[in-house]
Amino acid sequence: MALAVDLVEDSPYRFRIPPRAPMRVPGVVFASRDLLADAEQSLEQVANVATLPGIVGASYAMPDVHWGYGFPIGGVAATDVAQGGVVSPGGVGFDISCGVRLLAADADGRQFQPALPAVMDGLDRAVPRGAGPGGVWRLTGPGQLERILYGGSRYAVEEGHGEERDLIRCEDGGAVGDADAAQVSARARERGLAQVGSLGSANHFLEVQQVAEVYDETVAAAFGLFLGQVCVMIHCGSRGLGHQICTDHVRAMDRAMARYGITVPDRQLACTPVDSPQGRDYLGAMAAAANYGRANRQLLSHAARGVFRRAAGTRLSLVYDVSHNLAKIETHEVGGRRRRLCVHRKGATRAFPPGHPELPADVREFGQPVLIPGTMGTASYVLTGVPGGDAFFSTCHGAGRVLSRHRAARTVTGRELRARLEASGIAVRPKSWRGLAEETPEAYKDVSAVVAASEGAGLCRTVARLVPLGVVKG
DNA sequence: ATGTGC
Repeated sequence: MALAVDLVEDSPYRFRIPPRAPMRVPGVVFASRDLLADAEQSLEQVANVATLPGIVGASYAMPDVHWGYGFPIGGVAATDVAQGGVVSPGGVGFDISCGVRLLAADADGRQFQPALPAVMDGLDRAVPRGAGPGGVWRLTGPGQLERILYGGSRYAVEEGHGEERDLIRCEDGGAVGDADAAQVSARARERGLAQVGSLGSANHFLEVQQVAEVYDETVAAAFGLFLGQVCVMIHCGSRGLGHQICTDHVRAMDRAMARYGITVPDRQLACTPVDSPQGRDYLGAMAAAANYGRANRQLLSHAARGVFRRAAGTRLSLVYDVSHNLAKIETHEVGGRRRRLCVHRKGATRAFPPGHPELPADVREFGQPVLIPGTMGTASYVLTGVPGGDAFFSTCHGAGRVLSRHRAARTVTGRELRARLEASGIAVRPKSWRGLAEETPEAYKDVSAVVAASEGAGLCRTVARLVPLGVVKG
């Protein structure tokens, strides 16, 4: 049953949904009026999330909010573990640990341009993508998958697929420590086995980009970025493995929920207390998928490095790797007290402020790098976290879809879109024409407006804008 | 997002 939603503008870029039973906290939506056009369904989802047991602060929505499974995409919700706070797989999403990695080349666009076609052809061959099986790693046995589930990109680097800096500049040092592979079903393992080091499809991509604008030179330099520089951005997740884990644990929680006296306004919000067998099982499986997602991005980085070295004589250094679909146990101050919270970020990026102890030492004083993938014809952004801590140090994650895949594919054919992009100087290596058409830039909100609203709401600060030179897609 | 459906 959906709740009717009132929206009160508290300040520019900040709207509030007053709590009405059974909401336990208000909804807080960071956006402009323009960005909220047609957002009614997702605002109902923000209100639904506010009913969850143990939720603290507010049910938050980022400026790229749109409708999702149970929780809106662009949603942030934290629950107090000691107060019966719940964890919900719908608050993470099907693509557990979907995230973005940015690598910076030791070359600028002018030097690099002659090598671009050969690099794109090399990436076309080296990057497994599209639906179904295929990955850069052919696993030697189930033991190796187990090591990925525990070791994440740390394991990939140990096996020679990366360098030490890759771990320093990756969220959680390349692996989360609380994975429990025993909670990853046989079916999830089977799906994951043949997809290690693959991009997937839909909005996932690998792009060669160029830094088109720098808004803060000091912070950009600390992150390893300069104007004109060539970069590689990778956006992908945990493929069929994460999807199956979500499916399995939603079912388990749906069955167990009544035992804890929990009722939710939407069955897709299935949840149990963090401190329950089902809650712990899900968080263990989710952490294993998080590690799989990092290993996935690490292996694709290594494949891209090989191509850049051979075709352009260029090195790639990791700027940062951050997930935007994850729940984390974090300590935050709420109502004057430090509390242990389960922070769900679904289509929302963690954005730790300057000085946060979990940040790598060489960027700590500048805040956490936040990576925002845009759409093919437009731009992507690098942001940084700011002091303040609203929404538990979180910000937006991307442009946000406005046209359905079906409607998008009716506006343009894949071949037309490639011709248009190539004419504007962007090389395109699609696997599927249909998949390319579904990702036409018109299908998305203006990523610049999303970033401006996020900064205007005090969630982050803009560091650099990147534009695509070449796109590799499923 | 996804062996694009339960």
